[in-house]
Amino acid sequence: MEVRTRFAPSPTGFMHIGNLRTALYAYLYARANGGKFIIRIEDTDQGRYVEGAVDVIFNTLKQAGIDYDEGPGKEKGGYSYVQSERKAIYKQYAEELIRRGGAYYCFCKGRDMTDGGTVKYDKRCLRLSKEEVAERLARGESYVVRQNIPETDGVSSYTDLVYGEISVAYKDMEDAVLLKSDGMPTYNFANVVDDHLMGITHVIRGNEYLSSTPKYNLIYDAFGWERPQYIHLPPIMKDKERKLSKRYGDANFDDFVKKGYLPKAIVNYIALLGWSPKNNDEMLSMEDLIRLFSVDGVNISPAIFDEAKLRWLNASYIKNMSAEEFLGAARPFLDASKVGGKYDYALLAPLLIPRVEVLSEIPSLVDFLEEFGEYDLSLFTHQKMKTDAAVALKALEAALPAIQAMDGWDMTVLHDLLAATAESIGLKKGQMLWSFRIAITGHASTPGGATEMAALLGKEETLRRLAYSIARLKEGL
RNA sequence: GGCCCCUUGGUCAAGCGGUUAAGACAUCGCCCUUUCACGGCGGUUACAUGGGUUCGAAUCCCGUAGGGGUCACCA
Repeated sequence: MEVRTRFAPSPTGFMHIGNLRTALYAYLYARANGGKFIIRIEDTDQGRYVEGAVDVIFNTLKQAGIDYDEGPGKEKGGYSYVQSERKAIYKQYAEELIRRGGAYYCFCKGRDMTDGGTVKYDKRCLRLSKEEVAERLARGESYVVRQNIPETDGVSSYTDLVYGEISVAYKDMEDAVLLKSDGMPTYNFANVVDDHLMGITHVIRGNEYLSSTPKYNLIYDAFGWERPQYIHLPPIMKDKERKLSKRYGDANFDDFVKKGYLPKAIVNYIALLGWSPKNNDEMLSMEDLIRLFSVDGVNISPAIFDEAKLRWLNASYIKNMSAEEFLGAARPFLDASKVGGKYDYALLAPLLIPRVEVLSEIPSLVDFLEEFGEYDLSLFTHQKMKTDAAVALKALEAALPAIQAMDGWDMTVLHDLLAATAESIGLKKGQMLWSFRIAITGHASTPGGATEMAALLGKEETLRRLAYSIARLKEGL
């Protein structure tokens, strides 16, 4: 039988990392088994609907490289994949479930609360006579439909493909509302009906549904439908206690993209949170994931989101990029920095690629090209290079005229020139280059060596900064 | 509180009765190097806890502790 999985988000705002992972696993499971991946929008809560949220979901999936076979915009079965458009279907099935004894009309308004928590609904409307129900319905009284959990001592069990056998006793289940008084179904009902109607064979979702699944299975049973397989996923945590969630900020896919993480790296990382391949590989493309994904690699316990590891993966992806690919992704960040548009990006790219972990670091790495002056003279002191301000002054005063006399601006020539100058005044090449780099950048660490920085600055600016630094040194000594 | 579930280094994560308990990130040290990176090499760090079962337990069973989930006309 063909495997069919689905991702069924509620359009309530942004695409959370946890949801994305659920979508990814459902997608991978379908693809790994030659099956179909379906998207269904669960918007039965009119109060929670957020304008534009559906677009966010589709944009995110697209950026993440997750495509789908059926869903909004790709209707296949002659029906909608948006639950709010399926209202009539749920009503029809609710009525059938009532006929089959799996549910009943309920006219109760509130419920009794005690301070020990909620008490189970007492099923009082189940005892209503057929006549009374018909009469109240005819009168137009508002009602809900409740699931009728057996009153016997039984248990409902199922085997989750990740967690193994789960059993819950009937007495621990409640007669949940299936159809709300506004005619919309609840998740409890819409899910079962749609998963069945859409032929879903494997239900993949967060483990918050682990203990309510037996209840849903009772609905399948009452209808005489075949139950699907279940794959419940452990949560992604912010720390040991807290789930990664919107409440704690920055857990949305878009936020990570804005911060300069590559979609491929994000997808790769979250694939590894809660699952691992047999072969231990960590850099995995979508094709690799599809090839390697299997449910026995899915982990059972929560995983804490570790941004440091995401950074590492992101950096690895960047290192594998060509200069062109890198600039394609990095250009917006370069444009937004102080050097925006002013330097030869092609010269910057190879210097940045091994140094950038997250694209948003780019400005802090290159801004010194535009910002220069008033740096700390102690930067000239370097133990290992045997340099200090006095050595630097000597080196720079010899270098300045030599560079002025240079024809053109060739870095090989400059390098040799500096080396020769150093030798002529009894200094080591390293002493010259260290001093020179500090003098033209004013920074202890720069994205490249002395000549690379000089190349970026150009001859004129290099000479200007050199002259400035010599003056600073003189006044400092 | 009832019910369901979870527990290997700081983090991810192999492991499914016999291993010197993998690997990765992070961290520390060394090497490379005209800085910083990259890269290379090496080190530190783990089976929550108490009982069983067994010749033998990270692996099986029970309890304890800690944590999560759920108990809505939200999903």
